[in-house]
Amino acid sequence: MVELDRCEINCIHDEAVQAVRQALFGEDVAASLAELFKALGDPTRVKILFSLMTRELCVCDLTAVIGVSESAVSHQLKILRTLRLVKFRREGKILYYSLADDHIEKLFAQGLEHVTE
Amino acid sequence: MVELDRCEINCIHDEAVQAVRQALFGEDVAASLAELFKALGDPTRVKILFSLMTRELCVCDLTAVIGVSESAVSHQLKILRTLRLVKFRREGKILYYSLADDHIEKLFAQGLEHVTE
DNA sequence: TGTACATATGAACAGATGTTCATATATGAT
DNA sequence: ATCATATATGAACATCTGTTCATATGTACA
Repeated sequence: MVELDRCEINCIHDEAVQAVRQALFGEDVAASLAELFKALGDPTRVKILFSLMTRELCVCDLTAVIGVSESAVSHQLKILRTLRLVKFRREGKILYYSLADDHIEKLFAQGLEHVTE
Repeated sequence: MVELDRCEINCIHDEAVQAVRQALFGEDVAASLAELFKALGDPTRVKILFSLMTRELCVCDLTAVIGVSESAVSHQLKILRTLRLVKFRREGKILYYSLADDHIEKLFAQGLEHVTE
């Protein structure tokens, strides 16, 4: 019962606040969503993911395509892996990365719509 | 003509790299996309946007729903405004915020699919 | 004009983030 | 075993980010 302690009487629309509060997903879901979007919120990772939309690539290829150090790519790949945004298969010494599922492509498509309008 | 200066001969898949490089969108688009996703990549902003999916709300309502200071909400709203993710209308002293367009709902839907699977 | 209220904004500060550098691990070849 | 290569990882560091606190702006009303 943590009620309003600001804007005591005037500004708050009680019913609205109650309704929205109930509809609002939990703290954990909000955190997960934010974590996902945050992972997409970096130019290097955007480029990695977009590159992988074309085809699977090894770390070395990604380095060449994107133009950052191999270490930086590797660090970012770890983040993307942790969030199940990319997966990889091993072939000898080489690791081939690819998108984990097709959500990312849809997210990018939506994002591009917003950005390029 | 900045060619490969690492993994000289062995690892790079030249054709792949060339192809992906051509397909890759420009630096500016990558930056814009990252900026958009970064804006969605914070719990407070996620909650603000999700709240506004239900209905338009004033700053004071948002403060009550989300449970952070009015100043914090206001700062975050500025970021969302700058990226044209939310808009507002004034009614006397009160500002009613709402989602700028329906891209955000689609992005959230996609994001939730990934998170809750 | 002055007061009250809703919201915005700037500065400051703690904590998070991305890169670099050095080093470690894993695989294949000699 | 030793070595070279492809990738991963930890530490360090500079930069960025979100909140708080204090203050400013804008609107309504007396």
